[in-house]
Amino acid sequence: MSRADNKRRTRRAIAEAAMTLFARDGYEPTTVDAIAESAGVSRRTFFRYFPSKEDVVFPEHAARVARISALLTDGGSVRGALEELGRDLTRDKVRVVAQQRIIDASADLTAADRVRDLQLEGAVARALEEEFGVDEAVLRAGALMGGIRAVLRVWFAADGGFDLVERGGAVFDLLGWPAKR
Amino acid sequence: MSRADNKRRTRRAIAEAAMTLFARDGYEPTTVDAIAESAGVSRRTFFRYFPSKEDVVFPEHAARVARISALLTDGGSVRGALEELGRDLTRDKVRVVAQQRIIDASADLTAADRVRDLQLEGAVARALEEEFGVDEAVLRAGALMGGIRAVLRVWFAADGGFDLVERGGAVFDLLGWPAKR
DNA sequence: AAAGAAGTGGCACTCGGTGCCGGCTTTTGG
DNA sequence: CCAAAAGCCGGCACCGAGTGCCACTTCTTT
Repeated sequence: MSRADNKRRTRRAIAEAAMTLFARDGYEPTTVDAIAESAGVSRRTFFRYFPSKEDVVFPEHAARVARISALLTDGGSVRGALEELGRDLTRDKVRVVAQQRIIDASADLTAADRVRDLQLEGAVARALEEEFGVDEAVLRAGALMGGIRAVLRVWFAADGGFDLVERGGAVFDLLGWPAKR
Repeated sequence: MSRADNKRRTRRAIAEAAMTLFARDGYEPTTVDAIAESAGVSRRTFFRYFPSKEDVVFPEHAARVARISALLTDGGSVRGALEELGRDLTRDKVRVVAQQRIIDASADLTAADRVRDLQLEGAVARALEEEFGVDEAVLRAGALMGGIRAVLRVWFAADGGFDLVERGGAVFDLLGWPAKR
């Protein structure tokens, strides 16, 4: 059995064990010891695969944010990038909604989640700098992402029961956002 | 010496020792043991005065948010309440900016800060429900507070070097917000 | 097949946070 | 004014997250 294969399997085993336990018992009550034991590895090894307990929950999420940020940095339109994010989330709807339920049940995870999307807001702001100047770009990015976050909260609460991209469009409309920007 | 006086003094001693050490060494590197020792109390007593290390940083902040939330719940206008918040922050500028510098240097504190102002966003959303219905109220509250947060970030970065209330007005303008609402 | 790299487990430690108990001081009321 | 009650404090022992270190095994490379 190749080393790389083994690592992939171990990683998946840990992540799945964790998500199962989180879903059953909640995030805080589930200890790293319990996850490690359930995945058949040592506590120490758990931390070799995931730098922290929080990171078990967010791996794809973090990758998604990074990808969209990169789109923006490479000169993609803000609206286009965020619509791409919406499609991305819609594709993965079931997993994403399940994860979000776990996140919402934990203050720690909620906090970590917000820190993560501040990155995205920063990328949006930088993308708008040229058109609006630094100060107004920051302000517009804040308002835009504030609205987007609100839409996401509603979407999660509704178990993804409506078209995310379309409803996200309402935020752009609210801000008088042209289609091309 | 009265018991109540003593408690007030101890509380202040802890808070001041903490802020001094935070400013000098940063938040995470400063241990609760160090704060307690510097304030002349035991570690256990520290936790009797502040439920967590984070709570040393936010006491007035939390009170402020609660006050503004109450204003909104009692039917005050959204714009009026947020302008009041702006004046409040301006009054306390020096302290507030110093605190924010500590918060920004710590991921944990940034996270905790955001959780706190989610409360405020919730209060704003409820205040807008009557006019817009639940869904759009959430969305508008999100965009508004996102913009406000962005303005605050800029204001902190500029050491409070411009008129916060006036600049906050730009967010309302961006959203086509009438003065009375 | 031997040398070397990589993965793993275990130990011991730090730090934030909590329950509990025992001792000291302030307050209260007879 | 003095004793009992109430409140405050320190200390101890514990938990869970996270980290550095070392020894052992297992896969890889030559």
